[in-house]
Amino acid sequence: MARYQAPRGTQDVLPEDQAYWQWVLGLAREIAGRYGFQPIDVPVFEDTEVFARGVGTGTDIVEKEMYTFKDRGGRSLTLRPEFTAGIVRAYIEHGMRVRPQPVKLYAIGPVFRYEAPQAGRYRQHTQFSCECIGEADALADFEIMSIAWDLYAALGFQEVQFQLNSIGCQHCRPPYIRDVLVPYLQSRINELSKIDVERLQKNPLRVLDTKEPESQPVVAEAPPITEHLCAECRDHFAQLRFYLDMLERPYELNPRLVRGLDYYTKTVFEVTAAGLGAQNAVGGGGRYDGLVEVLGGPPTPGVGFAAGIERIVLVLKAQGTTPPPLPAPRVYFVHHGSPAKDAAVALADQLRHSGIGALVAFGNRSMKSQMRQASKSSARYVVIIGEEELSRGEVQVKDLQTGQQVAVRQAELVQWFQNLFAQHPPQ
RNA sequence: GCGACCAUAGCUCAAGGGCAGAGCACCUGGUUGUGGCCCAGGAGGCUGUGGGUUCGAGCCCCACUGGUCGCCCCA
Repeated sequence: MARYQAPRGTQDVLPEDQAYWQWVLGLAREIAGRYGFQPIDVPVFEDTEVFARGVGTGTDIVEKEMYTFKDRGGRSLTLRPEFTAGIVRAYIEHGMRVRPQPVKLYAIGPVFRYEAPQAGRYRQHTQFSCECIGEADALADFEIMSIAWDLYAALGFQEVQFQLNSIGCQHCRPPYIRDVLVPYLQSRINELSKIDVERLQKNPLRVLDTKEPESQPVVAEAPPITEHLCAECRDHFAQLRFYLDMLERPYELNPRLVRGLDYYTKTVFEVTAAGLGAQNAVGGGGRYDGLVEVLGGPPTPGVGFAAGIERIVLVLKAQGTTPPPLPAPRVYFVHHGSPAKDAAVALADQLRHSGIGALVAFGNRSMKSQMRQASKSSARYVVIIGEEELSRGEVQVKDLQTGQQVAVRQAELVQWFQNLFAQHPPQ
């Protein structure tokens, strides 16, 4: 048993899994780029206040999931539990409101939440996060959702489901909660589970997406917020749905979808996929028109979404989807005798500097041993050099797949492989 | 934070309270300089950690740590 292990809830992504990651991240960058989103990197930790205020003090994240620590200067810092707050902080700090609006940004990197690990849930996971800041148009909401859509489609996801809701704004949500939802829930409080009675006190909206079986009948008949939106929110929601319908992006209206972050306004959505177990969300997001102001900027609308890369990879594996292989050397040098080894080293050097990956057998093991290594490597072609080849200025090139072997002039080897690979690109 | 199950070689798993093993993977060899299949050999373990019961514990008991899966919540 290894003495040291990766900390609880963290994991190593081993070379054999990297093809999945490179594929997903490459597609994410490419798709975000098509919508005009630019990459940004923000610190892995921020002033604790950025998240406490930005994510919201009533949220699970802030209440019990943050990795908070004091540095040697006594500052309270927190490992980012999500990207949005940090990106908005950067938007404000760098005066991005003077840039052409909206500012479209995306980030990829680790985020941290102190939770009990579970299938698809880790203390460190990787998010792809897109933020469109400075635009109130429902078209921005559509573009954000569309990026998510395009990504999952490009990955060949079979059973994706978009759940959509609008939770109103600071004008229509409080009256709804105060005058409609709470009175209704109070009227049937004896039918609610214990947890939901508590929730009713702390955060009534969250009762709506409860999974408590006993509370279901009450929640199912609850007056949906979407029927109590103000005119602006109603129009915005209708406009977003118009775009989704026009471009045939299937989604399901879920009047009980409420997300756990305080900053959401109007649009909220969550994407789920099959093959994940209990934690089946592969992405989610929404509009956050109040967030920039909360973090000290001018009133500025914004909308964004985040996808969890680990969960995406889990779905790909559950579906049996294999990513395109990573490039790997296709040539392996086998040698016999010290001068031949030197020649192999020099020839491999030439190949590599011509853009062709090459491996050279280490040590001076038997050719059988070297050949075994070659066949276990990524290489399909073995270049064999011994005394005979050396004296003739040649090498033998063996195709491991067909078993065929031909002599090639050493001086022509680079050109020979270039021709071969031009006709037979990898995979 | 709560609950359930689990922990033996790199991986997948055996071992009725009495000598810790197999398959796969890894390394070496099977006569002159050629892989896969096959054969032989090798290496690899304080049985997660610490206590307890017992003449004797991988096995029974307790605690801890970690893993897995749920609850909560989320990506």
